[in-house]
Amino acid sequence: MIKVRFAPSPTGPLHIGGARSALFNYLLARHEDGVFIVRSEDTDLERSSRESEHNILEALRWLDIKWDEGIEVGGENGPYRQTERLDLYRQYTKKLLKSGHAYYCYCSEEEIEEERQALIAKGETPRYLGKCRHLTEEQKAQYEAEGRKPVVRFRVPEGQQIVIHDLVRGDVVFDSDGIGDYVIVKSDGIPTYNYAVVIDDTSMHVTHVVRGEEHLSNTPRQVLIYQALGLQAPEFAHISLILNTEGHKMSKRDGDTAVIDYKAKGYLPEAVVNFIALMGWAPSGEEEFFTMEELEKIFSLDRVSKSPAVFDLNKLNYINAHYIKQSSPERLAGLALPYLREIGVMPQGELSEEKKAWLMHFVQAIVNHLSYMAQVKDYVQYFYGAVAPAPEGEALEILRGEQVPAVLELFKAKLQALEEVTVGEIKPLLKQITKELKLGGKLVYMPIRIALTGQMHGPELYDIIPLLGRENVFKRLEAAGQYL
RNA sequence: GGCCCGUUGGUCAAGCGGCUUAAGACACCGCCCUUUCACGGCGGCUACACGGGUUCGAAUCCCGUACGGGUCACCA
Repeated sequence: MIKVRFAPSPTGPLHIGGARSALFNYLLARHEDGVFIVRSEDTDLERSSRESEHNILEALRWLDIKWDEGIEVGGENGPYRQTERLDLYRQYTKKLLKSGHAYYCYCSEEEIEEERQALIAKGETPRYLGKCRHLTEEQKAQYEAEGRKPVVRFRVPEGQQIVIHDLVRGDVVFDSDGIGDYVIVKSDGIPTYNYAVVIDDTSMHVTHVVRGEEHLSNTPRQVLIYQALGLQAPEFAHISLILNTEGHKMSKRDGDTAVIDYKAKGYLPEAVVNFIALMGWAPSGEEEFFTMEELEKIFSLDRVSKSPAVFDLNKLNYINAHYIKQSSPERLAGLALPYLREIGVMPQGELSEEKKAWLMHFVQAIVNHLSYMAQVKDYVQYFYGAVAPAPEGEALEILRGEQVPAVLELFKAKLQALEEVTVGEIKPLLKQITKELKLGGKLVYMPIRIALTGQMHGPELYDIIPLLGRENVFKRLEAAGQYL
């Protein structure tokens, strides 16, 4: 049975790239009927926080990525936070030290930096050359007396080829001579990533490590530790990076990179999942809309792409718009509500039946215009309030047409006579005007539209009128009088 | 700089030696639908980075070059 994991470092929100790693792991586990673990790699004490961890977990839940084992849900291989597994790492460190695969290093930052610069100057790979490999007990005692706190370094074997059988890239070969002895335990006793990840994956019985390509160069370091410990390394699959429009790895400077940013703008979780699934993975057929259940059925690593993908907001918008159109009016109303409250169009607390009805009609009137839900804020001006934006340019010209006063008069009179202002009543009413005045549709509809909204484009007039309500329509018509 | 990975249209991508005068989608452009815009429908534009091989035959295999990216931390 396969076992995979997503192991974020809780130093910030869940980013798109991380979400994709989580998704691919989740899908692989579901597809293979395996187990998906989520654990927290919080060994960076400075930058890690419980708040970030919580936010990441919330983002995963929002996306409907569920884990079988791990943080908050428990399991037999816990705890699932690295800072709570320090004893375990210590045991392995003892073994490594004893077998000579690791050693204490007392070098100062300055000494290491000096070595680094010297190697760069010679055109070689900067790395630690093993100065402290053969310290005598006396030398160690000397350093200790100076108050130096040692780190533990892994002794990298010389002249060894390390072959990674990567499930998406094929065999990737590294030479151990390009890797210096690296730190596995920091001077404060906390293990580094490259070390802790090995101990965790092995003790949690992880069979497949699916992660971002930025980890590919780290993999030989990890494989070396598996070897030193006499352990079987898991299978690896390094998925390509997600790039920004400039072709660089997406970073905070590129605007919205966190999953939560998209939630805040009113993107639907199933759209985000569908979109990120299509970045770096392709289905075999031509269908491109997939529910999570469908993805679970068809996902496989052999259709994962080797080359990086550029994040395309247009495509996300397109996919999101698709899911918005598929959503029930009730759901859309619920999604729109927070944005309307934000701008004071809807009250806090329970809504009256009248408001609920208005809301439902509102979202249905604009559903085809939305790429993401926050855009409802741009549309309220059409349907709400006594004041319309002032007409400009061509719109103003049209409003000054000679037939306009008569059209607006008749419209007003007919609206006045109406018992109830509904879509069903407005449609024939408008048609009636063109007949009675013997005017082409455009000469009737356009001036009314501009008088009511100030603009030449927008949602259907027969939605605008009932949503505005008779009173607001009259007020807007009156205000429009000044432009005639 | 060393090491590693990658390179099909503006973007995501199919293709895994002949079925390819290279799918599909987004974007863009045009037409239709619509008494506006949008939605929807139809059509169009645009690509195998370059140079050598291998082969009867290469987008597909090999080598080199160029370009892009990743990594070389007591960050993950």
